[in-house]
Amino acid sequence: MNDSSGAGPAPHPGTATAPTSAAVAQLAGVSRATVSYVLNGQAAGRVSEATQARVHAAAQALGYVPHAAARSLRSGSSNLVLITAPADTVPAFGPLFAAFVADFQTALQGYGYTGVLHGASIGQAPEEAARAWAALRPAAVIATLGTPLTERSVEILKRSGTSAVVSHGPPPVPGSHGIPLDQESVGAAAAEHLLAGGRRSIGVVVPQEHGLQMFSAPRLAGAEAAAAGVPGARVVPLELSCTEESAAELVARWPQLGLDAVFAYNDEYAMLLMRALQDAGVDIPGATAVVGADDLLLARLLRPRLTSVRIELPGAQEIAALVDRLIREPQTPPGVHFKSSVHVEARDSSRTA
Amino acid sequence: MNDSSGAGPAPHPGTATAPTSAAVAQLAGVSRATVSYVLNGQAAGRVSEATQARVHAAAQALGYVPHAAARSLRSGSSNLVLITAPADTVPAFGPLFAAFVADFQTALQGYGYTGVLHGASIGQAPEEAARAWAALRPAAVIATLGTPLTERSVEILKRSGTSAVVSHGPPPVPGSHGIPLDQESVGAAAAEHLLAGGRRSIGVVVPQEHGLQMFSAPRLAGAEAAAAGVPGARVVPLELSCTEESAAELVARWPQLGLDAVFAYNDEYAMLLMRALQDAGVDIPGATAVVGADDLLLARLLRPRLTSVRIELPGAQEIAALVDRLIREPQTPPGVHFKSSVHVEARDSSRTA
DNA sequence: TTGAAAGCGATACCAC
DNA sequence: GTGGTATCGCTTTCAA
Repeated sequence: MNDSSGAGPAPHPGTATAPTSAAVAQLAGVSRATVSYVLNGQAAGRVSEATQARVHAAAQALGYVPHAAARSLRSGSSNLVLITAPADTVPAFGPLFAAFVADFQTALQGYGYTGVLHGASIGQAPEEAARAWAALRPAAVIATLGTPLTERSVEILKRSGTSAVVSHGPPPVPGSHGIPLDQESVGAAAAEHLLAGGRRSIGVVVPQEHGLQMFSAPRLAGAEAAAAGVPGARVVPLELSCTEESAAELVARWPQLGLDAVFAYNDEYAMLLMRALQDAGVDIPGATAVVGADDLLLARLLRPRLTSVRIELPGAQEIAALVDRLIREPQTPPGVHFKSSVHVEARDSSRTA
Repeated sequence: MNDSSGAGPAPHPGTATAPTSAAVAQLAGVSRATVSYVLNGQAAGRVSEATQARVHAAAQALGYVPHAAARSLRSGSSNLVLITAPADTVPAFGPLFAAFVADFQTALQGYGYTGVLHGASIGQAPEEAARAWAALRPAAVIATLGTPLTERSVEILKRSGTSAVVSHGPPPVPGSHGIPLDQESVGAAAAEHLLAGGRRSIGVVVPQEHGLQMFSAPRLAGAEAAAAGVPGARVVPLELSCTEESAAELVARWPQLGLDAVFAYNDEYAMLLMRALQDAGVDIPGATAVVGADDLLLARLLRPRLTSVRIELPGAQEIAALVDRLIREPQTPPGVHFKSSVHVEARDSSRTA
């Protein structure tokens, strides 16, 4: 039972006996308090240099790793930052999101936080997911990609001590902070570009992939709003799945749709649609102009080169800085932070005749 | 100080006072022990139905969420499963990896674990990263995408109680379990396919992107091994970055390379290279056959359609089942699990004349 | 300069 | 059927 009564370290490396600060203290011949001071840099002027060296040596020898749970239990706050995303939509997002997560985690680490990505499982109620997050007592939760987030979710998190809840994308739920992704502007920019080129019948691709509605709907709305200001302009929603069959089906109806332009949601859908259109003999951009979004390398590799709407997102560094501020000053009133701006990278696929 | 002395819940929702099991007990008029039994389903035959109902009601009213850190401190084991990946390479991986993570997290949840993705920051020493993971006392660590993992890292994790360390991709470090991704086979399959088509001078793209060497090296080695068995066959490594400039530079040297085939690492590099080759007037597959890998939708959208090597990976479900077994039976001797198989999806880009 | 000891929140043994 | 209570590993105040 008393496995900590023996002074020796585990004889067989690999034995699952996590060394505690008590073990370090014993090996160094000091008290646990001293170990804590030394290992947390609070030893200045309290513990002698010689003792500090002994403690460090003992910790090293034992391979001591502090127990994050115990630490945060005692200190009352964790350094965990949860980045949440609806599990089913993560794969549908491209390298942009992956890069964001990677950069964000790195930036958070610079502030002393541990950022982890926690996918909300399919079919899980928002509140259920919120409880799972709250159980970890994170310092902050960043809900990306339209993570289902209700007012009740935010309350659960806040009540369990999460100081910052930031939603990245959809309009912020009351009580949470928001970082807009400005989907309307993307649709609007695409439509405006096409309208400026003289196009009047604009199809807007609405991906049928689960979880993308949260992004496609505002993009469509933005395009519709832009078209509303131009006499004779119309916008037609086009349902499309990410398969060749779906694209072929859509293109089969192309003549009767009477479109002279299409905003294809993003570069990947644009590629899919362009291929189907070209296979059907539709001239791009002559008969139909095509615009994508995200401005991936892909866009420049297509022929004709793909016009693409690029979103200038707030960088991971800036969001990390915001999160740090929100954690240290929890009184900061919830609101919307940053502005994102959009640029249209005009290329051949939407060239005016 | 005594914030738990009052029986009433926090008057202002949003006040950061996490309700504890003591608060639930007080509201329900029972002891903390009873609360624990009821909320963990250990109440069968111990606590009356009426009491259970009162406890549940109280927990509901307070929005009580158990403190995972306290629980795992007491129980000695957490239900956390860490999925690690080198932060700088995550964006370079496509939807396949994102889908794996999403599925894996969902599968883990089915076993009662909380799976989170934890990117190892750039420039962090393997042991430093291992200590950060160990601090969380995870039940298991899945090191994906060639996460730097040393024997010492594994020891750190094992000593701090992690029962399973699984490396997903590179050959397993002693003490850890391995799930092969079989990169050699991918390169070998591509080369064999090209050799069977009569090609003899095979270029193999080696991406210069940081972190991809761990995958490109064995793919190259596999191709070289396959070529070694065929008289007159040769393999030429081709360094390439994921930019148009780099591709143009490579293609400028194409004539003097004298290649009649190229294995382009994956579909995305293949697209980049094919575009550059076509722009330079190189006939595909006439002059040069091209083979990609991953068999993305992309491959079918290119013209000529891209031949692609598809890897049948062990599914997220199966790996989750393995992890669960390893956690419950930590004595399972480390070894290599599953086999991956490769298929060549032959299309126009490598058609024999 | 160092150590003893009180708790953070949850669990489970053992007594009532 | 229920309730005290010791305990997990760590931090930090206070005393020596």
